Amino acid sequence: MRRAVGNSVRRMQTLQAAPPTNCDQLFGRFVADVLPPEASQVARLHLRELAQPVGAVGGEAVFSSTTQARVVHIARGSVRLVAHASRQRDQVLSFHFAGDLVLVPARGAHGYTLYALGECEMLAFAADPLFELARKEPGLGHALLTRTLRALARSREKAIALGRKTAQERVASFLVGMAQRIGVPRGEGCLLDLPMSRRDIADSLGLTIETISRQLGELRDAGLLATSGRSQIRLLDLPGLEARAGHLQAGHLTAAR
Amino acid sequence: MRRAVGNSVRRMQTLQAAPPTNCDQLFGRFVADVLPPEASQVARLHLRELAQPVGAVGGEAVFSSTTQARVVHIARGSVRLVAHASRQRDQVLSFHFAGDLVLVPARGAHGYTLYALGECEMLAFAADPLFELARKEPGLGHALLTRTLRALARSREKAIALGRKTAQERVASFLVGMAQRIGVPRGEGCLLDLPMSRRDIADSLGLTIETISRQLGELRDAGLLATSGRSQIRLLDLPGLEARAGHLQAGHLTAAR
DNA sequence: TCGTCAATTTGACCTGCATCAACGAAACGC
DNA sequence: GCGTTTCGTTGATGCAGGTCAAATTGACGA
Repeated sequence: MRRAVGNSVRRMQTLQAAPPTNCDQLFGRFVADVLPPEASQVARLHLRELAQPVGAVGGEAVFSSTTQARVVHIARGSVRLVAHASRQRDQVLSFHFAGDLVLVPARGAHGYTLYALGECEMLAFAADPLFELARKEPGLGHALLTRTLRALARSREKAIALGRKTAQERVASFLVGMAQRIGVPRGEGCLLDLPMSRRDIADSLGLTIETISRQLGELRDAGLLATSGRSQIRLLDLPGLEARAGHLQAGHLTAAR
Repeated sequence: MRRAVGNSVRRMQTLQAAPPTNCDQLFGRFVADVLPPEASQVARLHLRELAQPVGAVGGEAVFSSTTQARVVHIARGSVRLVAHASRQRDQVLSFHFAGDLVLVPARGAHGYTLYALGECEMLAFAADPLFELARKEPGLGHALLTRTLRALARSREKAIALGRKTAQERVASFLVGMAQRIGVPRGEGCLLDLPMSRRDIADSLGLTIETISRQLGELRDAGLLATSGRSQIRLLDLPGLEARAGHLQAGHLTAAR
């Protein structure tokens, strides 16, 4: 119930028909990002027809799952994909940043919503016609397959963390993963400016905001990171974090003795 | 450490160069299962060269992740894909049955192993040349994309369960999911013959074997299922299980009031 | 600069599931 | 059919992380 309040505060208006600011620009970015150069002109035109520009401000629900799945290209900003379990328990399935492609599934056993983290510009496609087009256009198909494989790999990593890692390992894994995706190398370590709140992190790691806060505190006390403000974290010792992330070190075959 | 013992008992020999029993038959089944009829003959021949027949007996490690990913088609039997976190904590990422396609990822932050559950016949491909071939052969690409999307959907469902569900909800979800995949309708309910052990279920749901046992006991006491022997479970009340699975019922928008 | 309010941190306590420890029951070889 | 072994069940106990309840901090508008 507390969470429902939190969500309403984040302005839940579904503003899907956002003013198409610069549709051509968005489409150009999508093509440059996703489509291989050898793609046919007819595919480009077809894609152009399917594309739907979307804008959103911070906290806003961009898409909720319906009977049809959607594929969304993030041109600017970042988003979180959330699954709704019953009784107000949300699970963040993934975070995505500029250049990423997100699949918002159709509603099934659970509902899904894509939320903006901060101001966003996106290009959305209905999934079915997009996949149908990919069937005729190998370059597009390959791009979609590659992106989907990456999403699968991330989802599996998440399953490992949620199923078999301690709170500290989850937080350390999260930080290492974010460092790879949006970290800015800075001296020894790396500077992170997290676009998501503690609640988002908690819902992503299957923990509570209190636990996130305590674990960050422990890592700070251990000298592995420094925080400043609510969103800035400086990672001081990436190898140290990696060691606390419960990752495989060296060869695991040797571990089997 | 206990788990390491369990694994060694399951005969850990990696018998990747299994005697090719009936390679043509395996390949035929793969083609019928995965490849659309319009696929070109040259693609078929190329695929045939890439294909590697594999057999395995119960508990055996079929593939362990190396620097290259593999795609495995299950012709007969069933398998589990396991990720190894540090310190003997295994997470079962997925179960697969005859007709399924499994991606065994390259080793990254974690190691992965595909284990046979009972006797198996499979056809394996190195992932990179397979994806490269898919780039030229849209039918194959589309088939791989479809399968990968299904794997992603299942992986996300698992993340929801692991992140935000109670032990009972996880077990109920598991049973409902297995009923859909390998259940045999029988009168009111459904008959399940589970090829995996309690440990496999526990490692899949992020729980312990004791908790699995207790939850199955509760569901039995509640009249939702009946067990006989170690692997047979009769689901007596699928809607009742669904209700305990923490799934979305009716519309979730109404729940937002 | 100050006031307001949501986000975060911190502390005290509690609980669901893990852990530890027997015990019972299938499967399997002989 | 019988012993052996592994798998599964049941019970007692402990703890990581959840829940509840205040502080405290930071962001932001006036």
